[in-house]
Amino acid sequence: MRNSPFMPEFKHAYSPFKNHQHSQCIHHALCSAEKLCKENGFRLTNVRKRVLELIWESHQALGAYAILEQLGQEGVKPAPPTVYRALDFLLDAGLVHRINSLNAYIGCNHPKDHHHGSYFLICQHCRIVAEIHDQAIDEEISALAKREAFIVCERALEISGICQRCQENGHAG
Amino acid sequence: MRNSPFMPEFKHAYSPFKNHQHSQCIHHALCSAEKLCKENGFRLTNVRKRVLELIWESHQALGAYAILEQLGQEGVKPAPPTVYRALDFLLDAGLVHRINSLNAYIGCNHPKDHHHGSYFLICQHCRIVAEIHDQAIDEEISALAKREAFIVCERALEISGICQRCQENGHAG
DNA sequence: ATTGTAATGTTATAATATAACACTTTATAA
DNA sequence: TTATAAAGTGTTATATTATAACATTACAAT
Ligand SMILES: [Zn+2]
Ligand SMILES: [Zn+2]
Ligand SMILES: [Zn+2]
Ligand SMILES: [Zn+2]
Repeated sequence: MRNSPFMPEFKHAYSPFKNHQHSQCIHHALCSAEKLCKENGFRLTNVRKRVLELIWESHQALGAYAILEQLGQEGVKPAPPTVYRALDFLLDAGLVHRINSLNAYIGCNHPKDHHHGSYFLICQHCRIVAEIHDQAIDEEISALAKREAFIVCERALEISGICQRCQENGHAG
Repeated sequence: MRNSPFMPEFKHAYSPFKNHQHSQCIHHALCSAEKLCKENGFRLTNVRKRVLELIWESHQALGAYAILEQLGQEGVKPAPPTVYRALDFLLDAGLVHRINSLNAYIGCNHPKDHHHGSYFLICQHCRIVAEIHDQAIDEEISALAKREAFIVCERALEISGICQRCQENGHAG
């Protein structure tokens, strides 16, 4: 599916640092979110869906209070708990990730198979966050945990630096 | 030095999950901090040293306001900026690390060679944090970054789970 | 002693997140 | 269909983490 010839637009959907059809990308994200919720009996209510849309509007991590501002500009501005509850739902459903080093949230590009960790490349200049899946790192982490007799529940790898596009635009390190 | 027969107590100083002579461990940490500061012309003032000592009193990550409380119990309680400035100094000097997923701080067990990343095993039960150095993970991260043409500035890998001792005490996941 | 710099004290406030309780909507099932 | 329970949302207040701004003090180097 991911590499299906019927969906060539999504070829780079998982590499936001490269050019991609973002309207397609966000549409795809929202559709698969709806699908996932329907399949699992999760209720993707209006607030939750709107928060997810706002998060997907760019590939930059979005803070809870930025989301609040956005919601405020399209009607009545809700109180913080509204946004945090929506975020909690989306996190639980695996539809968004929290970037701890930024106190901010990013859409998940694989809202299904959370078998192992996902890792993040964070551009310090343009603030775009790319979610990466890397089996080699998965395995090294597992090996490390095994050596230490440590049972792994969560992995959070946040790699900060400069993305290719920003390097090309002269923002190298 | 690290494996010197004259200091067998430090054999496990870098694995707080295993039993170790913690009085030796903390003493060693403070001594090498003093040494590092002297060598580099950093000023390890009273506040800074006391904050570092408090952080090293356990291998659990300590929050800034917990540090404030402790300082308050041994004299006049300072205001937050005092602690945050001490923490900034210690972070810059490489003497402590910030654990993003906990908003808390932990002593660095190798305050010198920050050539590559350090990674953290965080026990969700006892809250002890172990700093790990793993060349294989370093290399996989470098390989990943190279594939994505990403210039790495900082790496933060925080692995949460259950440590061996807590497993043995029946707190397994 | 003088002077510039680094460190600390102090007050106020920003930014992020949650507790507690009332109310409304939705689902379920007599 | 209406009663009922559960889930979701609104609202107010507050907790937690962190920083801005400016005054004062300690220190180092002339
Ligand atoms: Zn996109
Ligand atoms: Zn960039
Ligand atoms: Zn110790
Ligand atoms: Zn433990």
